Amino acid sequence: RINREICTATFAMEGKSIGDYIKKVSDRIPAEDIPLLVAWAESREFKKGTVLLKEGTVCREFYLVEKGYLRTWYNKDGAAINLNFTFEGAFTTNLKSLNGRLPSELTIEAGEDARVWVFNLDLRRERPGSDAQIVLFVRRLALHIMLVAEEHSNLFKLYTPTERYRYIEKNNPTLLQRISLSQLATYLGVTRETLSRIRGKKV
Amino acid sequence: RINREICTATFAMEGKSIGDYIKKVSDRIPAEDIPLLVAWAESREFKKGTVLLKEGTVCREFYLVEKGYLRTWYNKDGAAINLNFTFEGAFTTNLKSLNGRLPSELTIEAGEDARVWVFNLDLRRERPGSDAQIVLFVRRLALHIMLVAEEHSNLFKLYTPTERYRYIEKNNPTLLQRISLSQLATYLGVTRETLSRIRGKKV
DNA sequence: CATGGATTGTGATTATTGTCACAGCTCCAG
DNA sequence: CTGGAGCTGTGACAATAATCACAATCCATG
Repeated sequence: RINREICTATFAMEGKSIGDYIKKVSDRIPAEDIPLLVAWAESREFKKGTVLLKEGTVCREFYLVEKGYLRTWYNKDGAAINLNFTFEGAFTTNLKSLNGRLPSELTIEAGEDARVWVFNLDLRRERPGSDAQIVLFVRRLALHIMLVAEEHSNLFKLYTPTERYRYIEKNNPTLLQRISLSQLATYLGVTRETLSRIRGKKV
Repeated sequence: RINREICTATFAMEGKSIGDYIKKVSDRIPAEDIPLLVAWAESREFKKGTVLLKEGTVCREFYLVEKGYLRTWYNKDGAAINLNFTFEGAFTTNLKSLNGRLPSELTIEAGEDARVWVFNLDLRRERPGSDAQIVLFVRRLALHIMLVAEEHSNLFKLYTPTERYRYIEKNNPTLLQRISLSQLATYLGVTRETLSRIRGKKV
C-alpha cells in the first residue's frame, strides 16, 4: 500500500511557479503578460470532498491545481462515473458549461485536500487593458484541455478494458499510485471487480 | 432499404450559403467579415474514397461539407475504426495534428462523392488585414468541433452498446439512413454481427 | 435481367465482463 | 488495542459481446 501523503508531496509543484504552467499551455504568451494572468488568479484551499463546480450550476471558472488533485465526475443514475483527474500543474474546467453558459452536467471536487489557483471569468471583465492576451490564453487553454480529454476518450473508442489499463500503466502511472481502485474503475469504464482481476493478471 | 441518392439530395445544403454555416459556429463574427472567410475557402469535389487527410501527414486544413459526407477513421492493426462522420453543413479537421503540427493518426476521406469547402491555414497567412476575425473564427470553430466530438465520446463512457444505438436512433437518425451497418458498427464500438442483432431486437 | 462481389442476418460456440456474495485487509477513532 | 467502516480480492454464476462459419440478400454492371 502506497502512502498517499508521501505521494502528494512528491508530485507537488516543487518550486515551479504558476507562470511556468501558463507558459506550458501557450509559449506564445509574451513574458510581460504573464503577471496579468497571475494577478487575475486567486489561490484557494479546499478540503477533500469539497465541491468546486456543482451539477446544475453554470461554470464560470477554470482551475490550476497547485497541490492535491481535482476529480471530475458525472452522476449516472446515482453512481459517480469519473471522467477526469487533474493533478499538480494541470488545468481543468467544464468547457461545455463555460462556453455555452449551460448548467453543468458534471461535478468537480477536491479528491484530496487541495490548493488551487482559481481563474474567474467574471472577475476578468473588471480588469480593463489586460483583455487581449488573456482572451488568447483562455482560448488556447480551452483547446489544450479538450485535447487532453480526447486522449481519455480514445481509450474507450480504441481499446479493450485490459488495453486501457495497460495504457494508463505505461503512460500515466501517477493515476495508479494516487487513485483508489474503485475510483479508477469508473474512469476506465469497468467494475471494480474486473479492474481488480486485470491488475492481478501478469503482463 | 433506403435509396442513398435520394437521401443525399434531401440533406444537401438547400439554398443555405456557406456564410450561414459560419454564422452557426460563431454568431459574434460581424456580418462584414464573413465575405473574408468565404473568399478564403476553396470549393472542391472529391470522388467517394478520396483521401483528404492522410495518416502520417500534418493537417493544415479544415473542411466544410456542402454535399456528401466525410469519414474520419483510425487505423488499428489494419482495421478501420470510424471516429466521425461529417455531413452537409458541418465542419471537420484533425485538431490534434493541426494545432500541434503533428503527423495525423487519423485519415479523413470522402464517404460519398462530395463537394467540400476547404479552408487552408497556410493560404490564410497570405491574406493580410483579414487576420483578426479569422483567427477568432478558427478558435471558436476548434472548440465547436471538440464539443461535438465529446458527445460521441460520452456514448462510450456512459452507455452500453445497445444504449448507444438507441441514442443514435433518437438523436442522430441521419447516421442510420446514410451509413452502412458495417461502418456504423466500428463507430459504435461493436462488431457488425452485434450491431445487426441490436438492430433486429424490438425496442 | 442475370450475375457475382459486397453486405447483412443468423446460429453455435467461446471469451469477457457484470452481478452477487462474502471474506480479509487497512486505517482511523475511541 | 480494539471496533468498525470502507476498501479490496475472489469465487460462482449470469449476461453480454466476440468469433467463426455460412446462408441470404442487395445492388452495380454487363
